[in-house]
Amino acid sequence: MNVSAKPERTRLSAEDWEDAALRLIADQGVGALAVEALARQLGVTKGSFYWHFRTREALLQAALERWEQYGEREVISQIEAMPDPRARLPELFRRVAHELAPHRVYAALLKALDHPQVVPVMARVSQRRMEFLTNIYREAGLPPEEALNRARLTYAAYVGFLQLNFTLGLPRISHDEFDAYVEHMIKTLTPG
Amino acid sequence: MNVSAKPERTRLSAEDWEDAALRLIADQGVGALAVEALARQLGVTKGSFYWHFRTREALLQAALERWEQYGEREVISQIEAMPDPRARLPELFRRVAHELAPHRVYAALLKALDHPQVVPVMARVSQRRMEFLTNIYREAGLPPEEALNRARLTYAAYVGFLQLNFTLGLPRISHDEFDAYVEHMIKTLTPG
DNA sequence: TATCTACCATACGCACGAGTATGTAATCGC
DNA sequence: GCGATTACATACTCGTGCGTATGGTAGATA
Repeated sequence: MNVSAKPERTRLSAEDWEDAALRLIADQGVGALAVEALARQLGVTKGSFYWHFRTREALLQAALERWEQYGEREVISQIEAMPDPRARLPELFRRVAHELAPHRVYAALLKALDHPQVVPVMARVSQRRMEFLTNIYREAGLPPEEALNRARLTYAAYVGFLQLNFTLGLPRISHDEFDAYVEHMIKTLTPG
Repeated sequence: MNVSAKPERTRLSAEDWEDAALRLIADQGVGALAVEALARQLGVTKGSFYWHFRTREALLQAALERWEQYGEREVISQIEAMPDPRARLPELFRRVAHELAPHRVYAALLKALDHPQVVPVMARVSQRRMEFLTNIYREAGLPPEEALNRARLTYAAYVGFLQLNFTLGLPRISHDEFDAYVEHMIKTLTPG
């Protein structure tokens, strides 16, 4: 990912456009993704865009696939590297709870599931994450059937939390209250 | 709500437009709500629409408020009428799990949270439901703080489930598997 | 240094959906 | 049964955002 801001005045690549698109999506949602708006934000005009992409749809597709590939590899590998399986779940919970930034794109895509292009991407990403969760629960000692259901429940709670908090700003919750909520989640959803 | 289909050829009221709008939202999402499309579906033209409503925005607003008021009063009152507080939660879970139709509008609005008009409505509805859930948990014996957190968790799981299943079609789950999942939810989230 | 190509600007066309202007048929109060 | 109001049709305007056509410029290449 290109971390640089706007004041850079070199020439742009397709990846620059995709990154900018993802930033705009995270900030204002998929509906705000318009080529002229993006071009203004990058300090160029449409002429540039249509050299790199055939259509707006193509940009969205490329940006989504880039996001999907870039993924969350670090988190998964770091969690799986932990020696004690029982310790993985609390660590995972606390981690996603306190690193909300990486989830902003996912949250933005969640509230844009009426756009047909995002549905398959979200389906794949969510599926992979749920399989990862299922494995963790099995390694923590749950029988296969129960591990699967618990993973479904946990991931649904994650998705719902993003919607209720990020988007609806609900409930109005303080920092301490939030920590208490996370601990409650761990106590309720973690076996043993 | 007017249950009648299209072949009726009487004159329309504002409520008819609102009901049709809600049906269209449930079927194709908020983004598909266009006045000419709605008019076609009702067998009339735009001229009719702009007699009943000043703008498209006004129709959406009216439809949302209508949905909010119409609400889920029956479910809440029926549950609260149950004598044994401990029996309410399992009953509530099984009920919402097997009556998915009334949740279609809610699910459609969930994937349209990038439309500014739906956010406050969804915030109010979700807030009220969570307060209802919190009460149930308290009456089931949980201390206030824990009841609140458990309600947050449960409602987040509900919201996430709608997104993952209705919209993403994920996970591909059979009828029996689904029943098992519901029972797992009850066992995990119900105190005692 | 000539030119070639990648990158971008400018100026259009075009479709689509919201909203307006105005005429007309049906229905109600009396 | 007659004017007034309600409900709708028809035919426009207009803004917005996508895509296209075409010409320009800076850096690489030879």
